[in-house]
Amino acid sequence: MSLKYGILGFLSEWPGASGYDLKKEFDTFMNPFWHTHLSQIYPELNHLEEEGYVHSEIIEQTAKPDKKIYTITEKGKTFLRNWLSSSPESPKIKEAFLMRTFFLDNVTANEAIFQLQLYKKRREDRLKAMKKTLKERLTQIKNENAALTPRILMIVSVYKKGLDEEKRFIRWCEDTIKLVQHYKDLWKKEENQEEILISHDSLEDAPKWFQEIIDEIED
Amino acid sequence: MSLKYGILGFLSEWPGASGYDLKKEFDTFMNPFWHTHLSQIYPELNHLEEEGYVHSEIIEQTAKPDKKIYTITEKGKTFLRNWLSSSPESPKIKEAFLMRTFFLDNVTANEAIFQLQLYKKRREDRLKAMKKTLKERLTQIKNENAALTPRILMIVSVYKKGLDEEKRFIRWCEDTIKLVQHYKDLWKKEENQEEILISHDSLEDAPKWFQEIIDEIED
DNA sequence: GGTGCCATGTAAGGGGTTACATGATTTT
DNA sequence: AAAATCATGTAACCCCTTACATGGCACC
Repeated sequence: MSLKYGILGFLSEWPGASGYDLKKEFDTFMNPFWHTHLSQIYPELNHLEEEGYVHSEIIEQTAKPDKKIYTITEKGKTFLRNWLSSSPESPKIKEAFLMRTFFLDNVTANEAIFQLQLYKKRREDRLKAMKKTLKERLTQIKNENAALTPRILMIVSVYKKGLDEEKRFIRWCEDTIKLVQHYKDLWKKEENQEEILISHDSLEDAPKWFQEIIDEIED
Repeated sequence: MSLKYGILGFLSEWPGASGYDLKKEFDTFMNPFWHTHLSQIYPELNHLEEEGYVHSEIIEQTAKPDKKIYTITEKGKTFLRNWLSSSPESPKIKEAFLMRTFFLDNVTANEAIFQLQLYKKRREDRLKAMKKTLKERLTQIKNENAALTPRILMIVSVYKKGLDEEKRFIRWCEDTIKLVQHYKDLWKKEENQEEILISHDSLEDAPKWFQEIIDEIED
């Protein structure tokens, strides 16, 4: 479970954040690579306090509900660093779009294309939001202190990966749409349909990337 | 929840698979984009049968435990197609490597580099396994029937994405290692250290991709 | 007058992981 | 002799999501 480390990570750079503040960070800044809910954050903060990794303080506010702000302790910092230095497990991937695509031969070619366009749209939305968040945050950081820090390096590096991934996903959708369009007739199960063989010569007019993968199995 | 659709998807192309068979498919063929456990598959199959989406048959075996094989029903096929045609939700990403990297400013530069090398190694292992699985599966498909089908298009497309993602991840690790190496001194908190400003001119010798992102915030 | 923001939580239920249980055969 | 494969499950636990609960203030 990584949520607790995410919370400790944020508190390591922002002492005095509330659960509500953290949720906003998860929804914006950390959105490209992690997500969670308030109903998970509040119990987790209580748990972290029980363990002595954070300590809290209640801030009374007028015209707003009171809030509980958290600060990371030395014990918490050590706990976070130990996690960051521990052996990482191999990623456990669950990519719903890819699983769907994997079985898109079960619907018509037109429906498959329509779905791929929807996947593309979702990713475009993500890319746009990511660009906006990064620009806002970097501008803010620069205005506060224009010196380069390890923190900034890590932020830019991770966002570089996130932005790149969305761009790649969009391009993959486009490529796959083209592929389905090109081989649309394969979805029609007609009797007197000519078969296309899986061979270098038969796939001359297929997209290049498709040819390359097929070529790999021919020795 | 997508597991049930994954199971139905496999059964749509492989009638007569057991829970144990399905697990092997999840561990190999579907590994690049989904994973699960036997203790989740067995109850799910029972549940799918209760709903009438699959039906089972017990096969008695000698020298091996008896097995229960499943076939998808018409109702199950419709259920799968409806899911494939439904509006996809925006992806809920949880990328542990990226979350770790995001907070790697909390450990030393050397430790950060060491971690990034581990992430890279994990991804190289995945890439290798993926290549092997794809080659084996395509060769097998080709030997059974060398005609191109929508199923093959979808398999190749999804694997193209998976392979690409691993390659990209490996390159991103390399790029980030170089970045940390280049700015190693920033991790040392010395008093008389010269500050590097976040500006186009100060980052002349930074990696190009890093410059490009920083340039975006300068108007 | 309704929606949204601020702020903290509980409760219920579903999803997912690890451990436990069994036991014969095959491979190392 | 030990480990892996085949094969199906249950149980306990943790993680995660959705819904419920409360209530004042600001904005449209």
